[in-house]
Amino acid sequence: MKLSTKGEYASRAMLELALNYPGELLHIRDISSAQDIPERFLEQILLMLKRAGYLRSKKGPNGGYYLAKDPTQITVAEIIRVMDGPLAPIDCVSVTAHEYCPRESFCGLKWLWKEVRDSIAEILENSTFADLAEKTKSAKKKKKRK
Amino acid sequence: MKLSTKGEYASRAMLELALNYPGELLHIRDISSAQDIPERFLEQILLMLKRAGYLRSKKGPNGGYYLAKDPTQITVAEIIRVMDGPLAPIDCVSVTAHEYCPRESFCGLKWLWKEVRDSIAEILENSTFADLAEKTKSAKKKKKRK
DNA sequence: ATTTAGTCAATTGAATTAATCGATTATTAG
DNA sequence: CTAATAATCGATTAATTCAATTGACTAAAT
Repeated sequence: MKLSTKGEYASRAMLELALNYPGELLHIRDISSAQDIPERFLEQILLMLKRAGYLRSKKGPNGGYYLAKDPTQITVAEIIRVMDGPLAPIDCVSVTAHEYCPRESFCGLKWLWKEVRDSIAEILENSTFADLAEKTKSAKKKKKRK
Repeated sequence: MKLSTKGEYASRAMLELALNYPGELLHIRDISSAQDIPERFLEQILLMLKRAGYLRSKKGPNGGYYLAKDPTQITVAEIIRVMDGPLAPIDCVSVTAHEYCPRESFCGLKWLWKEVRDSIAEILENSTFADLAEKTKSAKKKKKRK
């Protein structure tokens, strides 16, 4: 039940951009060092997110990336789907990309995986990057006070 | 957030054995054909489950596999952990195999993945193979009546 | 003794995932 | 106009996982 590295990096990168929102553009290098993500790998990830409509970018000096919409309007579920495909642990219970299975009508496991899928989706569809950014900020404050 | 093939096959094999419980031993070949799992691959999986204490076996003619304990005492969570390791989508929120992460104290994503882990664990730890076997049996009846 | 069926370790090829590389394009500052 | 900057793109490599195969071995029943 692992999240792919790509999915993890993408969500960390989006969080970094949300922390910076609204504000100046961030370079790939900045995000890479802030979140400790291999730079050339991050490059591909940001490009995917841009193509999917979640980021915009500007080339050249003072260039960089920024969120295409308000972080209150972007959920973690969307980002994970862009990077890793459906949230469902197995395809026969995917809502967005259901695949037929011959034992579907009597499989005793299907309900279980459906339940798992639904509970994952419930959580990730109700978590926006604005929520996460706020939590991060207050956690950082707490840490500083120590 | 995918389940590995191994984890899926293992849970299907355990269900097949639970459907047959209590009763005669099942051959690898029987489980393989009933659940449509490559035989030599299944062999490895059953061996892992045996070593982890969930199955017993008997060699020779009339040999085969059977559950080491009552299916009411075996949860899906345990089986998935044997095959795939921790349920957590990322290691920093794993309960059974926590790994330290330097950004742990302020990471805005940690809570989210923890919530996901907990909800997956909640479901899988409360699903026994006896539950699944019963559901399967009633679904098969329904199908037959059609 | 022979057949049956699980046990074990090692290897292979295919597929997927993760990461790297080199070259190109757009933009800005000097 | 040109040099520097930083995103873009396609291709390649490296690592890991998945699925299957192999061959030899052990235990039990007829």
